[in-house]
Amino acid sequence: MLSSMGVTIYDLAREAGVGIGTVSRCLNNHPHVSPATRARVLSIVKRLNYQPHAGAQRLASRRTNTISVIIPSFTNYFYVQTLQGVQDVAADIGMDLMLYGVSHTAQVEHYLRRSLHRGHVDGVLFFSMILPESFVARFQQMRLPMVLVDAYHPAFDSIRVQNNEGGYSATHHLLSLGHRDIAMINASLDTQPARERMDGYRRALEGAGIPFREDRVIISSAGKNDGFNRDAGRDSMRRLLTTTSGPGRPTAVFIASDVQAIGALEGARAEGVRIPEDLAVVSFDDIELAQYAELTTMRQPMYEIGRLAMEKLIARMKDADAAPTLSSFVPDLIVRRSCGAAAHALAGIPVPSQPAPVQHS
Amino acid sequence: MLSSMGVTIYDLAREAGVGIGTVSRCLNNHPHVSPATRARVLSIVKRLNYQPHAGAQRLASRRTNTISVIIPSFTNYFYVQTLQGVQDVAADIGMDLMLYGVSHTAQVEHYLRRSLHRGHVDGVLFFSMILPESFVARFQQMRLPMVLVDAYHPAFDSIRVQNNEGGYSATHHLLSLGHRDIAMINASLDTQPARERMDGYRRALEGAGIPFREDRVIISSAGKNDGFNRDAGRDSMRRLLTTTSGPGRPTAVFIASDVQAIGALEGARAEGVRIPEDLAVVSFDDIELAQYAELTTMRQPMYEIGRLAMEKLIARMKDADAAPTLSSFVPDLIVRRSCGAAAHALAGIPVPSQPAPVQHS
DNA sequence: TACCTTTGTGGAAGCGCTTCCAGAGTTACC
DNA sequence: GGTAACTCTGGAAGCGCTTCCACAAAGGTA
Repeated sequence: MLSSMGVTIYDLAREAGVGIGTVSRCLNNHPHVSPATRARVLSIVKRLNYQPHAGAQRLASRRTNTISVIIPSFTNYFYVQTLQGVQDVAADIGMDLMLYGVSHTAQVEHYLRRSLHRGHVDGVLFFSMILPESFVARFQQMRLPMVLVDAYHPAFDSIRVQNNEGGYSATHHLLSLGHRDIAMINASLDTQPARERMDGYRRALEGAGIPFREDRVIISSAGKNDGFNRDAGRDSMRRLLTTTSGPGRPTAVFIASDVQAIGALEGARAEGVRIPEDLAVVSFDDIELAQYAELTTMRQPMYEIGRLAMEKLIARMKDADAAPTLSSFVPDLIVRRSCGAAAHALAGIPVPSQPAPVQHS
Repeated sequence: MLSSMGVTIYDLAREAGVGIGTVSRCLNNHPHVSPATRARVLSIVKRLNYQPHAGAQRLASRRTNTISVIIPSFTNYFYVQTLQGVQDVAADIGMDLMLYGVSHTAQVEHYLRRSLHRGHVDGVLFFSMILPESFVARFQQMRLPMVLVDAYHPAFDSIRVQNNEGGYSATHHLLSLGHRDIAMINASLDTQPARERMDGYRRALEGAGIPFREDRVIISSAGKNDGFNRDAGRDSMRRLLTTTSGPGRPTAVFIASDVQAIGALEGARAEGVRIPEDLAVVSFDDIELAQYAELTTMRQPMYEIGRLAMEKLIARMKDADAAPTLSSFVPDLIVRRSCGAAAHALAGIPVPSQPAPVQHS
């Protein structure tokens, strides 16, 4: 019984008294094998506890049945949810996932290069980072399918979240609650989400005839994640509240992310400012904490994004020559306590309806 | 330049005017190649943009440089942190990770079987689930290294968290704050953590000369994760508070997990019971929310567990015949607001020191 | 000088599969 | 009876690497 260590199709063939071709056909469900032969071979497979050799299969069939996922350090809730969507689809179709978590930017190129090794993976999902231009040609040369998620390049299938629309909806929601002086707390404008969310904020204001004021945007890029963190949020809020007062103080804030908002709530509490009575807050992401902190926020359909990414990749693996597609998800407005809409509703003021999520390509 | 699609060592050899053996030696940094030859070959590697074929390497070298991670659905904060530790070590030594997230129990066997394919992976990390006995022999037969994390089997290296110690420390902390009537909110006793944490609770009580009372343990296994969820926590707390009152009501509770504690806080609020003034709370896990909710809790060093798991696996891959090891982590007590220790400290009552974390094998 | 060792090199022999081609046997139809 | 078509099977030829063995050249030692 210890024999199972290295059973090959040659052993199976000898044991069953057939050729290796026949064995292979049995194993791969090919037609043109008599039922009797197939049954005999399969019983021997079982008896000898045969395990195919993955490397040999890859070499001979030139398919790996594996895709690699290159993702920024995934302790972030966004990626965990997305990865779950990817994983579920992969499990359905029996694909393996190679996980590459990027902690240092230098690793990006390393993992991309590794994914390009022939016979390593059949496709790549690339998340939220800037694809180095030098790799564009390489992927095309190797004809290695790739889907960009939360990122964009015209040469590849891309999936994006409409941050701009999200920023617009968030701000519009505050406007429709009657606020006219709305500030924004943002992270580093070097990141695309920060820029786009601010553009939406600006567009909503201007659409309501309210001029965009640069001094109403507090930007902190301190700490990790380019300012998308709790401490930066707290500092920004304190800065906002210590530099304004009385009627010169905004009545609402749009905050670029939930983590910042969590910090901002602490900052507001420290300054004795009540949320939402004194200051209405809408943020972005709908991470797990947002529900607990009762944040009104823009929800990104993370799980669905993961599923779609995987589906796009599968489609691309089937047809390498189709034109690249661009899919967009529009974030949902999730109304909770922090925007004060509940209080409004009690006072008989109608709450604006949420825009329906749209997914177009 | 489109040539790079399928460059093999034969192409390199021809181009450089050397044999394939020499090329292979250059690529793998073997000795016995003259510096001149090596330089020439490597320059051609660069020029033709050669990429080794992973499948062929695996087949010929019988090493895959990959390990598989079989993990319960990882949206759980515990696994995310642990996986990060695993990932970081893997990146350091250039190993690839194959991620298998288990959503349905049927998938466990499938992923185990897949990992057993020859030439698929060099080792397996298996998390928090019961290893089917039928696989024990198979792994031994195939001599496939495996490390169990948050699980145990005498035949394999195992890494555990001392839930018993944790339950003891949590309860002991409450005792040292002067509480004599301490309840426990627990999840299904079918799970090992729930049993062990309760054993620690009991041991601490009895060590202090307080009899263990079964009616002081509220168990709810409703909902998902065997009762380790928010709703179960809320229900348990309400049950505790509605069945007791006045001096017959406990002054403190040890709750088996943070998620339950979050729900329990809501339940207490609904019953008008203040935490920690009316009821002190200590829970378990130190998930991200715990900090926000100011829970005093038992922290599991998740990242370190991940790192250690990977290191154990590497050691096992080097020496297959060493005796299986068992490593334990003792959870840390993290003191926050929910236990009332802060108030005690203000009142001049010394806060007990935290036990130092111990890691023994 | 004779002999051993070291260094550098070429290439055959695998690794264990898939796939293709050829051939044997069977059935079908004119 | 002859031809065509179809079913089933065996096994060679690759896939692209690593590793080993053989051998040549150069250096070292007595």
